[in-house]
Amino acid sequence: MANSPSQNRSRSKGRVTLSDVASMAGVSSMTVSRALNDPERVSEQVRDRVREAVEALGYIPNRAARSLAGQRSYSIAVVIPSVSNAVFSNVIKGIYDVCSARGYEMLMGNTYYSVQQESSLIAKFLTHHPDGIIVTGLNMADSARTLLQGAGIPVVQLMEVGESEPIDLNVGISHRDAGAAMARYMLDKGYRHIGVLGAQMDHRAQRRIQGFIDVLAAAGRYDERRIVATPEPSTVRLGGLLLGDLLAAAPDTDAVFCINDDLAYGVIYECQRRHIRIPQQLAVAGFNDLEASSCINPSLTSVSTPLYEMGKTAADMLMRRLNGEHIEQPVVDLGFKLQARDSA
Amino acid sequence: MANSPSQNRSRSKGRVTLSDVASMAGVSSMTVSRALNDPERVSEQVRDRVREAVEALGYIPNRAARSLAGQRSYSIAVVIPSVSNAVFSNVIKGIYDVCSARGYEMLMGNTYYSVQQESSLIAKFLTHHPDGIIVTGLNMADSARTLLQGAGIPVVQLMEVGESEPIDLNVGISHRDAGAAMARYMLDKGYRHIGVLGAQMDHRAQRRIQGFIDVLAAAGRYDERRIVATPEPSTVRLGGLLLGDLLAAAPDTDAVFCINDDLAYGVIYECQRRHIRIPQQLAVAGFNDLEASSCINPSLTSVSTPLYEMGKTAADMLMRRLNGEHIEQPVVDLGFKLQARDSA
DNA sequence: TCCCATAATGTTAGCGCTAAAATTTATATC
DNA sequence: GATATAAATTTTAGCGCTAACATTATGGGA
Repeated sequence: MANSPSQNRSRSKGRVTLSDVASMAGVSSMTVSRALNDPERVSEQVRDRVREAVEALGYIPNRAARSLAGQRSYSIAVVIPSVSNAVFSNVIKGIYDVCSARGYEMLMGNTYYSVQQESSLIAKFLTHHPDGIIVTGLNMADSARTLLQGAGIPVVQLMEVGESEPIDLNVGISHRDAGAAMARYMLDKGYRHIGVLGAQMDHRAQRRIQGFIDVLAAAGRYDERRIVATPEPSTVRLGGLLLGDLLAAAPDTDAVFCINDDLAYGVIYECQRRHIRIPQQLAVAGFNDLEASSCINPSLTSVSTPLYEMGKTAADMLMRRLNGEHIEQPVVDLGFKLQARDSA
Repeated sequence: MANSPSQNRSRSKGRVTLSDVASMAGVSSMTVSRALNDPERVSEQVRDRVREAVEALGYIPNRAARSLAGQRSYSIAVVIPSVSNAVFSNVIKGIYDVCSARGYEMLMGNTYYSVQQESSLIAKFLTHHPDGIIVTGLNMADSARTLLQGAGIPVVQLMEVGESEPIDLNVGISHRDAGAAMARYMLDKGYRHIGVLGAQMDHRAQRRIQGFIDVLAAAGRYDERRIVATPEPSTVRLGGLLLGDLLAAAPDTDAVFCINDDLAYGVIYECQRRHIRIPQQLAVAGFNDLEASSCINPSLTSVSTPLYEMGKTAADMLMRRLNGEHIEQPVVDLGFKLQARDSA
C-alpha cells in the first residue's frame, strides 16, 4: 500500500506515470523517456530494466503531456468531403498506411461537401496543433485559406492539380484534362450526340464536366439539353433517374458520360430495364474506375484515377517535409488512365 | 515590440496563449478559460472583451494542454476493420455525426481484419487516453480485452450482439439469427440445393454462415460441397469466381446465399455472362442491403442492416455514459430486416 | 447597520511529459 | 596517470491549460 501511486487528493486520476516507472527502474524519468522514444541513446541494461518496469506497472504513455512538452502532436489532420464515399476511402487508406507506419495519428473529418463546414473543421483541427494537414481540393473559403497559411504547418491539397496556386503542397490529377480526354475518346469512336450526367457537383466534378464540354464545343457537338446535373448526392439509383431526364429531353442521345461510376452503374441498370443496348444504342462511360466497373455487364469504360497513390503520395510528402527534407516538386500530377471497355 | 509574445529563449513556439488573451482583455487567464468553455459563468461584458481579444490575436486553444490539465481528452477512439468498406463507412458516419455534434474528436484506426493489429491499435489509442472507445465485434485477443477492461473508460462493442458477454456496452444485430432467417426464407421459397459463398470471413460473417447452415442442417438440406469460402478480401470480381467454384463442385445448386452484397453483385454479373436466369435457374441473396441492391437487375434479395443507426446508437450510449447517466440497457439489438426482392 | 448567500473573478498549484543544460561516468589519446 | 572527448544520465524548468480553493463584489433580509 505504501507504493500505490497517488493516494493523495491531487488532480491525478492515479494513472501510472513516467516517474512511477522511473523509480521502479531506479533511474530518472528523463532516462525512461529516452529509453522509450530514443532507445539508442540509453544503455542496454537500463533499457531492459525500464522495459520490465513498464510491463510490471502497465504503463501507458500520455500523449497529451508529450505533445505539450514536446511542442508537437504527432498527428496529422485530414479533411475530406465524406468517408462514406468509395473514392475517399481509397485515398484515406493511402494516407493511413503511411501515417501509421511513421507513428503518426490521423484526425479525420468530413465536410459533407460544404465549404463552411470545411472552414469550421479546419479551425477545430488546428486546436490539436497537428504537425501537418491534408485537405481536399484547391478551392476553399478565404477564411480557411487564411487559417492554413497562418498555421505554420505543412499543408497538402489533395485530389486535383492545375486549377489554381496551391497554399503549399499539392497532389492530384487534372480533372479538366480527364474530362477532355473522355470527350475526345467518345468523338473518336464516332458518337455525335453526347450527354453528360452529374451529381454532387463538387469542384472536381465541375472541372471534369467543363473539360468534357470544352472539347465537345470545339468539335461543334455541344448541346445544352444534354447536360443533366443535380447537386444531390450521387447514388446508383440517381444514375437511372438522370438517364430518364436526359432521354426525355434529348431522345436521340447516343452516348453519355457519367461524372462517376456509381451514376454509370445506375445508367446501365436502367438501360437493361428499358432494353436499350449498350453500346449499340447508347454508349456509357464513368469516372474513377471502381472495382466493380470491370465486372459489370457490359464492362464499363471509365477513367482510372490513382486514389490510393494520391493519399500515399500526399502523406509521404508531408512526412518528408516534417523530417525537414526539401521538396523539390511541391505540385505532383499523378495522371489518369482512360480505361476503354465494352460500354463505350 | 514590447507586447509581442515570447521573445525569450523558452521552448514555446511563440504561439498565442490564454494568458496573451487574458492580458489583452485585462482579466486573468482562468476567466478567459471560463469565457471560452463555460460562458454562462462569466459576465457579458467580460465575455465580449475576451471574444475581441481572441479574434484580434488569432488565438487557437491548445487541446494537449487542455487534456493534460483537465484529465480528459474530449476524444473517442474507433477501431474498425477497414474504412474502405461501404459497411463501415456507414457506421462511421453514424458515430461521426453524434461525436462532432458533442464536440468530441474521433480517432479512427483500421485493424484490416487482424486481431493482432486490433490489439496494437487499441494499445496505441489508449495513449491518447480517449474518453471512450468503440471497437468492432465481440471477439478479440485476450490482451486487448485486458487493456480495455483496465482502461477505466466506457467501451462499446459494435456490430454484433448475443455471441458472448460484452466488456461494457454492446450494440449490433445477431448475425446468426440473420443467417438463419435467410435460410428459412430460401427453404420456404422451395429451394432445396442451397449454396453459401463467403469471403473475408470475419467473426460476423462466420456467424451468418453458421446460422444459415444450422437451419439447412435442421431441414436435412446441408451439403458441405456447397459451402465455398475464402479468407480473401471480398470484391465484386471474387463473387463471380466463387460462383464458378460452387457450380463446378455442385452444378445442381438452385440458390446461393452470399455473405455480403458485393459478392452477390459479382454472382449476378457472372450469371448474366453464363446466361443463367435469376431466380428461375439460380436464386441469389446478399447481405447488408447496400444502396445499389435495389437497382441491380434483377433486384437483390438481401438482409437490411441498420448500419448508420448502429454507429449513432453506439456513440449516443457513450455520450450518455460520459455525462454520468445510467444506461439501463447496456446491450442493444437493433435487429435486421429481410428485404425480399426479385433475385430470390 | 450587519450578516450571509450568491455571483464573478483571481490565485495557486500541478497535469505528465521533454528540451536544454549540467553533471557524472566511460573511453580514448598521449 | 593526466587530459581531452564522448557517452550516459540527471537536474531544472517549463509546455498551456484547468481544478480547487480563495477572494472580492453584489444584493437582499433581519
